Amino acid sequence: MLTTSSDDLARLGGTTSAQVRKDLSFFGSFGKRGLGYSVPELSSRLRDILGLGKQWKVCIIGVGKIGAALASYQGFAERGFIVTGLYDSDPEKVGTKSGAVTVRDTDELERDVRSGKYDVAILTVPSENAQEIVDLVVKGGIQAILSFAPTQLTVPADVELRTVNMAMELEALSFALTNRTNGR
Amino acid sequence: MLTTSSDDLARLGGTTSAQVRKDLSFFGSFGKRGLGYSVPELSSRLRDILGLGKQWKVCIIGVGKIGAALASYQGFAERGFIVTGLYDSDPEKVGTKSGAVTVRDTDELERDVRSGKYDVAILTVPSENAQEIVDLVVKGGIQAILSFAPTQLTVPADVELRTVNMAMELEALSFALTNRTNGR
DNA sequence: CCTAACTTGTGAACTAATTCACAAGCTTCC
DNA sequence: GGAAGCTTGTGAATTAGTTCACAAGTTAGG
Repeated sequence: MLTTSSDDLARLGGTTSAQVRKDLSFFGSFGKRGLGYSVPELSSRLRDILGLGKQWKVCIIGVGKIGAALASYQGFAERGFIVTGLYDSDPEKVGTKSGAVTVRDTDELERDVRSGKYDVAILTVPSENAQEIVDLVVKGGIQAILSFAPTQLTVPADVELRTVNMAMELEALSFALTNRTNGR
Repeated sequence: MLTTSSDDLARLGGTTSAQVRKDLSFFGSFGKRGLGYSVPELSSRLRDILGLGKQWKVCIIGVGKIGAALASYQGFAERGFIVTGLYDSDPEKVGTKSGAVTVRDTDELERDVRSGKYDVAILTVPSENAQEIVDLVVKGGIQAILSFAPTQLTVPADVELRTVNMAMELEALSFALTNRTNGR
């Protein structure tokens, strides 16, 4: 039978075997002592835990460079995130197509969210406009937001917000480069 | 005099005032009791600490959708990251221009890094090729790597590696959506 | 069946991070 | 100049997270 051990997983994930076991044990105990974890079972259990079998309706708000790149990103579909809407406030962009999806006007966004078209909103708008868009989709009843705007956003507790902050990564790199002990 | 308090900063940053003070105190004590922090001084000190006044020579490796979007990202220059090189292994792309920068062949990468052309490498290649490119630029003597490949990478301790992992963000979102207590 | 070799799951020990709470210092105002 | 009102900086207390270490369970081989 195909199995793997917490030690294998730790090496792959860049962590320790104790960490792997503690983390997994949070969701139950699906390993076998002396043997390890059944790969198919572990895989299936993790899929269930992460909800990767489900499908989520997603809109991307802001069809700039990053928004456009994301619109064709395969990783979304692979994880059940189906991009069914694109929005932009620029009249030049409204009506154009990206893949099979037509760009709609941001004016229609709140109504569309309210009508249940989307579970998740992906934000690729300038920082200045980010909070107002957030308020809009929250008002419409969105469940989760993934933001790429490098700014602190506020949402009610029942809305899941995650931020990918490139600017912060760059500043962390800059800090590390500036303060490295060895001069290489 | 224009000042701000740890309490203000905490509210802006979504944290607590004690946290702000502890963090800042790590680098010295540049606030005034009873008054707070001088905004210009704090700003300048943070710029110094983060090394935002310095300049870093950067190459982007992998000119796909994300790589191309990043090539024209303003945030790099704002933080002193000057993109002076683009690389791709696809002969179709080699020789084309993105902005003022011409795409070069990945074959030339190690040599170019070795010659001191770059301090930082930004990786936007498929996961399968990520580690081999990492090994290449490390061999050439790169100082830091920012990777967008959703895979665990290994570098020597003296190379700074940061990873932006979109796939992980999506899985975290999926998990949160699946396991949310309130059904909305 | 028994021993040797593994590996999990998990309390206990330890380490790291956050929060508390307050003395000390600065400013303002009377 | 003295009292009142702020706010920092930081030890101490608390909370969170990681690692240790080992009993208990499993497999393999004689």
